[in-house]
Amino acid sequence: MEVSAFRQKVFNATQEIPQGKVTTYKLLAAAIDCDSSQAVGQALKHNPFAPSVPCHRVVRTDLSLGGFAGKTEGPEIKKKKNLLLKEGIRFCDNRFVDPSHLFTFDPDDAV
DNA sequence: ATTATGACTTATT
DNA sequence: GAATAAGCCATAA
Repeated sequence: MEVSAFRQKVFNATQEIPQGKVTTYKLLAAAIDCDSSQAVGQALKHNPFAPSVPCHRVVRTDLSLGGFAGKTEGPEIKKKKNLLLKEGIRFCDNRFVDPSHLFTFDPDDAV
C-alpha cells in the first residue's frame, strides 16, 4: 500500500518525538504542512509503521490522551497510558498534569 | 466529482 | 464544566 506524502510527513515527525515527551496533533500538523489536526489523527490511525511510530506519544491539544488503536476509549487507551508512564511521562487518568513533556518541533525537523 | 467519516479544535449553549 | 454545533483537512466509498 502506497503512502501519501502527507502521511509520510506525519509518520516522520512522529518518529522525531523523543522518548519521555509528547506532542499534540495540532503541533504535529503545524510542524508538517496543514493546520488541520484531524487529518494528522487520521494518518496516525492508519499507522502502517506500527511500533516504529510512537503514535502513543501524540496527544490532543487539551493534553488528553486522545485515542489509540483506532478507538477513543477501551483497554487500548489503558495500554497507551501505561506506555507513557513507562516513558516517564506523568498524567492523571486521561489528562497530563505536567505540560513540560510537551515536545515542540524545530524548524529543521519540518522538511 | 460528491458524500460521508474521523485517534481533532474551537466556539456556543 | 459538560454537551452540542460548526469548521478544517485527508481518506474511503
